[in-house]
Amino acid sequence: MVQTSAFSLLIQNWYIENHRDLPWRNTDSPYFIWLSEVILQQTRVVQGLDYYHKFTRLFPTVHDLANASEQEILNTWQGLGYYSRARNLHKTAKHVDQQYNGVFPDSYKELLSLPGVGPYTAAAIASFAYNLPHAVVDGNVFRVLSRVFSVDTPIDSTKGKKEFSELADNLLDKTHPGRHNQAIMELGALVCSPKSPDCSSCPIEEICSARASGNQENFPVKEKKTKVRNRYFHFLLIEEKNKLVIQQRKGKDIWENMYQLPLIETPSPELNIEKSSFSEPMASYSHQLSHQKIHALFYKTPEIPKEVDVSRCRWIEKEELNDLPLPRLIDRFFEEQEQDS
DNA sequence: AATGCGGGGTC
DNA sequence: GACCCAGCATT
Repeated sequence: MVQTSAFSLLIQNWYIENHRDLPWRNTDSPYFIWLSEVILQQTRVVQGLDYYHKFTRLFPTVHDLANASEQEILNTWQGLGYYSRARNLHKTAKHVDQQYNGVFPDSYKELLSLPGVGPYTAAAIASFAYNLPHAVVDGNVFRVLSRVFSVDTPIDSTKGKKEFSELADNLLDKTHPGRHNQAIMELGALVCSPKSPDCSSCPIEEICSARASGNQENFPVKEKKTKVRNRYFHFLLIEEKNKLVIQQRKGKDIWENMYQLPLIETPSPELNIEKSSFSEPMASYSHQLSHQKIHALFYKTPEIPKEVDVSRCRWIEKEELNDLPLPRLIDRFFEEQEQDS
C-alpha cells in the first residue's frame, strides 16, 4: 500500500473547504466533463462558463453534438478563440457516437487518441469521470510544483514537461485521483497565482521551497518568449439594400473557414491600389492575438475590386450573419455599426 | 524541437 | 506592454 503524500492530504483538505462550485464538478458524465475540459483549454474558468452552459443546453448528448453541423458548432463557439478546438470537438463527437456507440472510452490511451484530446485532457477525463490514477499537468500544476520544489527546469522544454509530469504522478493520491487533481489546479487558480501569490493563506506554505527563500515570483521558469508580427487588413463593406458580400477564409491561417468581409491584406499599412471608389475608412481597430497584431481598416465601396479573391465571396442577406461564425474583430465591427445607425 | 492558433483578464 | 489562462496539432 502506497502512502498518500503529505502534499496531497493538505491540498485535498484545503480543497474540500475552499473550492468554487462549478457546474462540471457536479457531474459524472464523461461527455459533460470532456466538453468542459476542451472549452477550458487555454481559457479562464469565468470566460468558459457561459459557453459550457450554451453547449450543454444546445447539445445535451454526444449524439446531439455529432448530428449538428460544423458551422452550427463553430457558431456556438464564436468568440472563444482557438477554433480548431470546435472542429475537433465535432470530429470526436462523431467518432464517439459511431465507433463507441455514444459512450466515451474509459482508458487514458483511448481518450488520448481522440481529436483535440492531449495528455492534460485525457488525464482530466480519466480521473474525473472514471477515477483512474492519471495526474493532470496544466499551467496551474506547473506553477504549484515548480514553487513547492523549486524546480527551475523550463516548463516549455521537453525535459521540463517530462520532469513535471513524473513529479505529478509521484504525488498523486491514487485513491482519490479526481479530487487530488481538482485540488492542485484550484490551489493554483485561487492561491498560488502567477503574480502576488497569497502564500499566507496557502495550506502548503510550510513545505514550499520557493516560499522559504522568498522566490515565489521566480517560478515557473520559461525559456521562450512569443514574438508578435503585424498584419494589415483592409475590409470592404459592399452592400445593397438588405444584402452584403461576405468572404470565407481559407485554411492554414487564423480563423480557418470562418467568415469576414472581403479582404485585401497588405504587407505594410498603406493600401496602394486604385481606390477612387473607396470611402474614407469608416472604422479602424487594432486586434491583438497571441502571435499577431491585426491592424484593420474598414471601407465602404460599391463593387468588389480585382484585388479581392472573389471565389470565396458571396452575397448574403444581412440577417444571415447571425448564422455564420465570425471572428471577434468582424463581430465587433457589425456590433458598432448597429449602434451608430 | 519549434511554431501556430484567440480572446480576454491582470498587473 | 508583458504575461497568463483546466493545451493541442502540425511540421
